[in-house]
Amino acid sequence: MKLTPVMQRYIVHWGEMGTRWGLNRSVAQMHALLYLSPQPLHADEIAETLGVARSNVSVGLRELVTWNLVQVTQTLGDRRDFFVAQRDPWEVVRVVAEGRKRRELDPTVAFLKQCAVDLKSDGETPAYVKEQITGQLEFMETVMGWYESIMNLPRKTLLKMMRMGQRIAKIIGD
Amino acid sequence: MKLTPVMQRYIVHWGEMGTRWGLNRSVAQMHALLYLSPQPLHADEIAETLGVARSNVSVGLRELVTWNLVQVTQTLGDRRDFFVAQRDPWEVVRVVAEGRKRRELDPTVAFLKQCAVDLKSDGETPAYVKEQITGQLEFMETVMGWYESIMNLPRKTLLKMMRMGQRIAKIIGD
DNA sequence: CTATAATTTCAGTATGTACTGAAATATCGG
DNA sequence: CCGATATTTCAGTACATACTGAAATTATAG
Repeated sequence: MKLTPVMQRYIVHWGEMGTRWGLNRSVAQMHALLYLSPQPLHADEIAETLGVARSNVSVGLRELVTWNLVQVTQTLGDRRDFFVAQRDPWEVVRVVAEGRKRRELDPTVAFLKQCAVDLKSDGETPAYVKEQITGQLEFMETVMGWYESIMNLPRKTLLKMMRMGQRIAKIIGD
Repeated sequence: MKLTPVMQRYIVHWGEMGTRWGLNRSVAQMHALLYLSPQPLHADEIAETLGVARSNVSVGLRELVTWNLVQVTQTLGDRRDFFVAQRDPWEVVRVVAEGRKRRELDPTVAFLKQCAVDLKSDGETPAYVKEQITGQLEFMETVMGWYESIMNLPRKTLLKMMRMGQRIAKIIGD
Protein backbone atom coordinates (compact mmCIF):
# COMPACT_ATOMS: atom_id res chain seq x y z
CA MET A 1 0.00 0.00 0.00
CA LYS A 2 1.34 3.37 -1.01
CA LEU A 3 1.11 6.26 1.41
CA THR A 4 1.00 9.92 0.49
CA PRO A 5 2.76 12.36 2.85
CA VAL A 6 -0.50 13.34 4.55
CA MET A 7 -1.38 9.69 5.09
CA GLN A 8 2.03 9.06 6.62
CA ARG A 9 1.66 11.99 8.97
CA TYR A 10 -1.81 10.82 9.92
CA ILE A 11 -0.60 7.35 10.81
CA VAL A 12 2.36 8.64 12.78
CA HIS A 13 0.16 11.06 14.70
CA TRP A 14 -2.43 8.43 15.44
CA GLY A 15 0.30 6.19 16.75
CA GLU A 16 1.51 8.91 19.11
CA MET A 17 -2.00 9.49 20.38
CA GLY A 18 -2.69 5.81 20.75
CA THR A 19 -0.05 5.61 23.45
CA ARG A 20 -2.07 8.16 25.40
CA TRP A 21 -5.29 6.23 24.97
CA GLY A 22 -4.24 2.88 26.30
CA LEU A 23 -3.23 1.34 22.99
CA ASN A 24 0.40 1.08 22.11
CA ARG A 25 1.96 2.93 19.27
CA SER A 26 2.17 0.21 16.68
CA VAL A 27 -1.33 -1.06 17.43
CA ALA A 28 -2.72 2.42 16.94
CA GLN A 29 -0.77 2.79 13.71
CA MET A 30 -2.28 -0.42 12.41
CA HIS A 31 -5.74 0.86 13.09
CA ALA A 32 -4.93 4.19 11.45
CA LEU A 33 -3.62 2.46 8.35
CA LEU A 34 -6.69 0.28 8.06
CA TYR A 35 -8.89 3.27 8.72
CA LEU A 36 -7.44 5.03 5.69
CA SER A 37 -7.41 2.00 3.46
CA PRO A 38 -10.39 1.65 1.11
CA GLN A 39 -9.92 -2.09 0.93
CA PRO A 40 -9.03 -4.77 3.49
CA LEU A 41 -5.33 -5.41 4.02
CA HIS A 42 -3.49 -8.57 5.01
CA ALA A 43 -0.91 -8.76 7.78
CA ASP A 44 2.16 -8.80 5.57
CA GLU A 45 1.12 -5.68 3.77
CA ILE A 46 0.57 -3.91 7.08
CA ALA A 47 3.96 -5.01 8.38
CA GLU A 48 5.68 -3.84 5.24
CA THR A 49 3.86 -0.51 5.01
CA LEU A 50 4.45 0.38 8.64
CA GLY A 51 7.94 -1.11 8.81
CA VAL A 52 7.33 -3.25 11.89
CA ALA A 53 7.92 -6.92 12.51
CA ARG A 54 5.40 -9.32 11.13
CA SER A 55 4.96 -10.91 14.54
CA ASN A 56 4.17 -7.58 16.05
CA VAL A 57 1.40 -7.10 13.51
CA SER A 58 0.01 -10.46 14.45
CA VAL A 59 -0.26 -9.59 18.12
CA GLY A 60 -1.52 -6.09 17.44
CA LEU A 61 -4.25 -7.18 15.07
CA ARG A 62 -5.47 -9.77 17.48
CA GLU A 63 -5.80 -7.11 20.12
CA LEU A 64 -7.67 -4.84 17.72
CA VAL A 65 -10.01 -7.65 16.74
CA THR A 66 -10.68 -8.51 20.39
CA TRP A 67 -11.63 -4.91 21.02
CA ASN A 68 -13.82 -4.77 17.95
CA LEU A 69 -11.73 -1.99 16.48
CA VAL A 70 -10.87 -4.21 13.52
CA GLN A 71 -12.68 -7.03 11.77
CA VAL A 72 -11.37 -10.02 9.90
CA THR A 73 -12.55 -10.81 6.40
CA GLN A 74 -11.70 -13.47 3.87
CA THR A 75 -11.17 -13.31 0.14
CA LEU A 76 -12.07 -16.08 -2.26
CA GLY A 77 -9.04 -18.06 -3.28
CA ASP A 78 -6.75 -16.58 -0.64
CA ARG A 79 -5.84 -18.30 2.58
CA ARG A 80 -4.76 -15.16 4.31
CA ASP A 81 -6.86 -13.15 6.69
CA PHE A 82 -7.74 -9.63 5.60
CA PHE A 83 -8.50 -6.85 8.02
CA VAL A 84 -10.77 -3.81 7.95
CA ALA A 85 -11.02 -1.05 10.53
CA GLN A 86 -14.06 -0.16 12.49
CA ARG A 87 -14.92 3.13 10.82
CA ASP A 88 -17.76 4.31 13.01
CA PRO A 89 -16.21 6.93 15.30
CA TRP A 90 -18.88 6.36 17.96
CA GLU A 91 -17.97 2.75 18.18
CA VAL A 92 -14.28 3.60 18.41
CA VAL A 93 -14.93 5.98 21.28
CA ARG A 94 -17.17 3.47 22.97
CA VAL A 95 -14.50 0.80 22.80
CA VAL A 96 -11.75 3.06 24.05
CA ALA A 97 -13.92 4.43 26.84
CA GLU A 98 -14.98 0.94 27.83
CA GLY A 99 -11.38 -0.17 28.04
CA ARG A 100 -10.51 2.77 30.21
CA LYS A 101 -13.44 2.26 32.49
CA ARG A 102 -12.44 -1.36 32.95
CA ARG A 103 -8.82 -0.51 33.66
CA GLU A 104 -9.13 2.79 35.48
CA LEU A 105 -12.46 2.98 37.26
CA ASP A 106 -13.79 -0.49 37.97
CA PRO A 107 -10.80 -1.65 40.03
CA THR A 108 -10.96 1.48 42.14
CA VAL A 109 -14.66 1.16 42.88
CA ALA A 110 -14.18 -2.49 43.79
CA PHE A 111 -11.29 -1.54 46.01
CA LEU A 112 -13.16 1.26 47.75
CA LYS A 113 -16.10 -1.05 48.40
CA GLN A 114 -13.78 -3.52 50.05
CA CYS A 115 -12.29 -0.72 52.12
CA ALA A 116 -15.73 0.37 53.22
CA VAL A 117 -16.48 -3.15 54.42
CA ASP A 118 -13.15 -3.50 56.21
CA LEU A 119 -13.48 -0.11 57.85
CA LYS A 120 -16.65 -1.13 59.67
CA SER A 121 -14.70 -3.37 61.99
CA ASP A 122 -11.54 -1.28 62.00
CA GLY A 123 -10.84 0.39 65.30
CA GLU A 124 -7.48 1.92 64.52
CA THR A 125 -8.27 3.94 61.38
CA PRO A 126 -9.40 7.47 62.25
CA ALA A 127 -13.01 8.44 61.62
CA TYR A 128 -11.78 11.23 59.41
CA VAL A 129 -10.20 8.78 57.01
CA LYS A 130 -13.31 6.65 56.95
CA GLU A 131 -15.37 9.61 55.86
CA GLN A 132 -12.96 10.51 53.10
CA ILE A 133 -12.98 7.00 51.71
CA THR A 134 -16.72 6.42 51.84
CA GLY A 135 -17.36 9.87 50.38
CA GLN A 136 -15.13 9.09 47.48
CA LEU A 137 -16.86 5.79 46.87
CA GLU A 138 -20.22 7.50 46.76
CA PHE A 139 -18.92 10.07 44.29
CA MET A 140 -17.46 7.46 41.98
CA GLU A 141 -20.65 5.47 41.95
CA THR A 142 -22.64 8.52 40.93
CA VAL A 143 -20.28 9.30 38.09
CA MET A 144 -20.15 5.74 36.87
CA GLY A 145 -23.90 5.38 36.96
CA TRP A 146 -24.11 8.42 34.74
CA TYR A 147 -21.51 7.04 32.38
CA GLU A 148 -23.51 3.84 31.99
CA SER A 149 -26.65 5.82 31.24
CA ILE A 150 -24.90 7.86 28.59
CA MET A 151 -23.45 4.82 26.95
CA ASN A 152 -26.83 3.13 26.81
CA LEU A 153 -28.52 6.03 25.07
CA PRO A 154 -29.39 5.51 21.43
CA ARG A 155 -26.76 7.10 19.27
CA LYS A 156 -29.26 9.54 17.84
CA THR A 157 -30.28 10.81 21.26
CA LEU A 158 -26.67 11.13 22.26
CA LEU A 159 -25.82 13.22 19.21
CA LYS A 160 -28.84 15.41 19.85
CA MET A 161 -27.78 15.93 23.43
CA MET A 162 -24.23 16.81 22.46
CA ARG A 163 -25.42 19.37 19.97
CA MET A 164 -27.61 21.02 22.58
CA GLY A 165 -24.58 22.19 24.47
CA GLN A 166 -25.29 24.66 27.20
CA ARG A 167 -29.02 24.67 26.60
CA ILE A 168 -29.20 21.43 28.50
CA ALA A 169 -28.77 23.44 31.69
CA LYS A 170 -32.02 25.28 31.03
CA ILE A 171 -33.97 22.06 30.69
CA ILE A 172 -32.53 20.39 33.73
CA GLY A 173 -32.09 23.31 35.98
CA ASP A 174 -35.72 24.29 36.41
CA MET B 1 2.56 10.22 60.03
CA LYS B 2 1.37 6.80 61.05
CA LEU B 3 -0.60 4.70 58.57
CA THR B 4 -3.08 1.99 59.45
CA PRO B 5 -3.24 -1.03 57.12
CA VAL B 6 -6.30 0.30 55.30
CA MET B 7 -4.59 3.63 54.77
CA GLN B 8 -1.54 1.90 53.36
CA ARG B 9 -3.64 -0.12 50.98
CA TYR B 10 -5.48 2.99 49.91
CA ILE B 11 -2.28 4.83 49.11
CA VAL B 12 -0.80 1.91 47.23
CA HIS B 13 -3.97 1.47 45.21
CA TRP B 14 -4.20 5.15 44.40
CA GLY B 15 -0.61 5.05 43.22
CA GLU B 16 -1.39 2.16 40.88
CA MET B 17 -4.39 3.98 39.46
CA GLY B 18 -2.52 7.24 39.13
CA THR B 19 -0.29 5.66 36.53
CA ARG B 20 -3.41 4.99 34.47
CA TRP B 21 -4.64 8.54 34.81
CA GLY B 22 -1.61 10.37 33.56
CA LEU B 23 0.05 10.93 36.92
CA ASN B 24 2.96 8.80 37.92
CA ARG B 25 2.85 6.41 40.81
CA SER B 26 4.67 8.38 43.44
CA VAL B 27 2.88 11.61 42.60
CA ALA B 28 -0.46 9.87 42.98
CA GLN B 29 0.66 8.37 46.28
CA MET B 30 1.56 11.80 47.57
CA HIS B 31 -1.88 13.06 46.73
CA ALA B 32 -3.48 10.04 48.36
CA LEU B 33 -1.49 10.54 51.53
CA LEU B 34 -2.41 14.19 51.74
CA TYR B 35 -6.00 13.34 50.96
CA LEU B 36 -6.15 11.10 54.00
CA SER B 37 -4.25 13.43 56.28
CA PRO B 38 -6.37 15.64 58.53
CA GLN B 39 -3.57 18.20 58.76
CA PRO B 40 -1.07 19.62 56.27
CA LEU B 41 2.19 17.72 55.90
CA HIS B 42 5.66 18.91 55.02
CA ALA B 43 7.84 17.33 52.36
CA ASP B 44 10.13 15.41 54.69
CA GLU B 45 7.23 13.72 56.39
CA ILE B 46 5.79 12.70 53.04
CA ALA B 47 9.13 11.31 51.89
CA GLU B 48 9.54 9.34 55.08
CA THR B 49 5.98 8.01 55.19
CA LEU B 50 5.99 6.89 51.58
CA GLY B 51 9.60 5.75 51.56
CA VAL B 52 10.65 7.71 48.51
CA ALA B 53 13.53 10.11 47.96
CA ARG B 54 13.12 13.60 49.29
CA SER B 55 13.95 15.03 45.87
CA ASN B 56 11.24 13.00 44.29
CA VAL B 57 8.73 14.46 46.70
CA SER B 58 9.89 17.93 45.77
CA VAL B 59 9.26 17.38 42.08
CA GLY B 60 6.00 15.55 42.68
CA LEU B 61 4.55 18.19 44.95
CA ARG B 62 5.41 20.91 42.52
CA GLU B 63 3.53 19.06 39.83
CA LEU B 64 0.53 18.58 42.11
CA VAL B 65 0.55 22.26 43.04
CA THR B 66 0.72 23.28 39.38
CA TRP B 67 -2.31 21.15 38.68
CA ASN B 68 -4.19 22.53 41.64
CA LEU B 69 -4.47 19.08 43.17
CA VAL B 70 -2.46 20.26 46.18
CA GLN B 71 -2.06 23.61 47.89
CA VAL B 72 0.82 25.05 49.85
CA THR B 73 0.32 26.48 53.32
CA GLN B 74 2.59 27.99 55.92
CA THR B 75 2.77 27.58 59.66
CA LEU B 76 3.81 30.30 62.06
CA GLY B 77 7.35 29.82 63.24
CA ASP B 78 8.20 27.14 60.68
CA ARG B 79 10.17 27.82 57.55
CA ARG B 80 8.98 24.73 55.79
CA ASP B 81 6.14 24.53 53.29
CA PHE B 82 3.15 22.46 54.29
CA PHE B 83 0.86 20.80 51.80
CA VAL B 84 -2.84 19.97 51.73
CA ALA B 85 -4.74 17.98 49.13
CA GLN B 86 -7.57 19.26 47.04
CA ARG B 87 -10.42 17.32 48.64
CA ASP B 88 -13.28 18.24 46.35
CA PRO B 89 -13.71 15.19 44.09
CA TRP B 90 -15.28 17.32 41.34
CA GLU B 91 -12.24 19.49 41.20
CA VAL B 92 -9.98 16.45 41.08
CA VAL B 93 -11.92 15.02 38.18
CA ARG B 94 -11.93 18.36 36.43
CA VAL B 95 -8.18 18.67 36.75
CA VAL B 96 -7.50 15.15 35.56
CA ALA B 97 -9.96 15.49 32.68
CA GLU B 98 -8.46 18.83 31.69
CA GLY B 99 -5.00 17.33 31.62
CA ARG B 100 -6.16 14.52 29.45
CA LYS B 101 -7.99 16.77 27.06
CA ARG B 102 -4.88 18.88 26.69
CA ARG B 103 -2.63 15.89 26.09
CA GLU B 104 -4.96 13.54 24.22
CA LEU B 105 -7.56 15.52 22.34
CA ASP B 106 -6.29 19.02 21.61
CA PRO B 107 -3.20 17.93 19.66
CA THR B 108 -5.29 15.62 17.52
CA VAL B 109 -7.85 18.26 16.65
CA ALA B 110 -5.10 20.71 15.81
CA PHE B 111 -3.44 18.08 13.68
CA LEU B 112 -6.62 17.15 11.83
CA LYS B 113 -7.32 20.79 11.12
CA GLN B 114 -3.90 21.15 9.58
CA CYS B 115 -4.52 18.02 7.54
CA ALA B 116 -7.81 19.41 6.30
CA VAL B 117 -6.04 22.57 5.12
CA ASP B 118 -3.23 20.66 3.45
CA LEU B 119 -5.61 18.28 1.75
CA LYS B 120 -7.30 21.08 -0.16
CA SER B 121 -4.28 21.50 -2.39
CA ASP B 122 -3.22 17.85 -2.32
CA GLY B 123 -3.66 16.09 -5.62
CA GLU B 124 -2.13 12.75 -4.73
CA THR B 125 -4.16 11.77 -1.65
CA PRO B 126 -7.28 9.79 -2.62
CA ALA B 127 -10.68 11.41 -2.12
CA TYR B 128 -11.63 8.51 0.09
CA VAL B 129 -8.92 9.38 2.57
CA LYS B 130 -9.91 13.03 2.54
CA GLU B 131 -13.43 12.13 3.54
CA GLN B 132 -12.28 9.92 6.37
CA ILE B 133 -10.07 12.61 7.82
CA THR B 134 -12.53 15.47 7.55
CA GLY B 135 -15.31 13.27 8.95
CA GLN B 136 -13.19 12.46 11.93
CA LEU B 137 -12.41 16.11 12.54
CA GLU B 138 -16.08 16.97 12.51
CA PHE B 139 -16.84 14.22 14.98
CA MET B 140 -14.12 15.27 17.38
CA GLU B 141 -15.26 18.86 17.32
CA THR B 142 -18.79 17.84 18.24
CA VAL B 143 -17.60 15.75 21.16
CA MET B 144 -15.23 18.40 22.43
CA GLY B 145 -17.87 21.09 22.21
CA TRP B 146 -20.06 18.92 24.39
CA TYR B 147 -17.27 18.34 26.86
CA GLU B 148 -16.74 22.07 27.21
CA SER B 149 -20.45 22.60 27.83
CA ILE B 150 -20.53 19.96 30.51
CA MET B 151 -17.50 21.35 32.25
CA ASN B 152 -18.98 24.83 32.27
CA LEU B 153 -22.21 23.73 33.92
CA PRO B 154 -22.66 24.74 37.55
CA ARG B 155 -21.75 21.83 39.77
CA LYS B 156 -25.28 21.60 41.08
CA THR B 157 -26.77 21.26 37.61
CA LEU B 158 -24.18 18.65 36.75
CA LEU B 159 -25.01 16.56 39.78
CA LYS B 160 -28.70 16.84 39.01
CA MET B 161 -28.11 15.69 35.46
CA MET B 162 -26.00 12.75 36.55
CA ARG B 163 -28.65 11.60 38.95
CA MET B 164 -31.30 11.72 36.27
CA GLY B 165 -29.65 8.86 34.45
CA GLN B 166 -31.70 7.37 31.67
CA ARG B 167 -34.57 9.78 32.16
CA ILE B 168 -32.55 12.35 30.29
CA ALA B 169 -33.41 10.51 27.08
CA LYS B 170 -37.11 11.20 27.58
CA ILE B 171 -36.50 14.91 27.91
CA ILE B 172 -34.22 15.22 24.95
CA GLY B 173 -35.68 12.68 22.64
CA ASP B 174 -39.08 14.26 22.10
C1' DC C 1 27.55 38.33 56.58
C1' DT C 2 27.63 33.61 58.13
C1' DA C 3 25.75 29.31 59.48
C1' DT C 4 22.08 26.36 59.02
C1' DA C 5 18.09 24.42 57.21
C1' DA C 6 15.08 23.67 53.19
C1' DT C 7 14.63 22.88 48.51
C1' DT C 8 15.85 21.90 43.78
C1' DT C 9 18.66 20.12 40.06
C1' DC C 10 20.53 16.55 37.48
C1' DA C 11 23.58 12.65 36.06
C1' DG C 12 23.37 7.94 36.66
C1' DT C 13 20.54 3.90 37.40
C1' DA C 14 16.45 1.06 37.76
C1' DT C 15 12.15 -0.52 36.02
C1' DG C 16 8.44 -1.64 33.14
C1' DT C 17 6.66 -2.10 28.56
C1' DA C 18 7.14 -2.75 23.53
C1' DC C 19 9.49 -4.79 19.60
C1' DT C 20 12.27 -8.02 17.03
C1' DG C 21 13.35 -12.19 14.74
C1' DA C 22 14.03 -17.00 14.93
C1' DA C 23 11.72 -21.10 15.98
C1' DA C 24 7.45 -23.55 16.66
C1' DT C 25 2.85 -24.31 15.34
C1' DA C 26 -1.22 -24.29 12.50
C1' DT C 27 -3.64 -24.50 8.05
C1' DC C 28 -4.57 -26.02 3.58
C1' DG C 29 -4.06 -27.67 -1.35
C1' DG C 30 -2.68 -31.54 -3.77
C1' DC D 1 0.35 -37.47 4.32
C1' DC D 2 3.53 -34.00 2.46
C1' DG D 3 5.10 -29.57 1.28
C1' DA D 4 4.21 -24.87 1.24
C1' DT D 5 2.40 -20.92 3.22
C1' DA D 6 0.48 -18.34 7.02
C1' DT D 7 0.45 -17.37 11.83
C1' DT D 8 1.84 -17.30 16.63
C1' DT D 9 4.97 -17.72 20.50
C1' DC D 10 8.60 -16.17 23.24
C1' DA D 11 13.41 -15.17 24.82
C1' DG D 12 16.31 -11.50 24.31
C1' DT D 13 16.86 -6.60 23.54
C1' DA D 14 15.68 -1.77 23.01
C1' DC D 15 13.50 2.18 24.67
C1' DA D 16 11.17 5.49 27.44
C1' DT D 17 10.12 7.07 31.80
C1' DA D 18 10.68 7.28 36.90
C1' DC D 19 13.62 7.37 40.94
C1' DT D 20 17.73 8.07 43.67
C1' DG D 21 21.19 10.57 46.09
C1' DA D 22 24.84 13.78 46.00
C1' DA D 23 25.79 18.38 44.93
C1' DA D 24 24.21 23.01 44.08
C1' DT D 25 21.09 26.55 45.11
C1' DT D 26 17.95 29.25 47.78
C1' DA D 27 16.07 31.16 51.98
C1' DT D 28 16.22 32.55 56.75
C1' DA D 29 17.68 33.39 61.52
C1' DG D 30 21.01 35.43 64.30
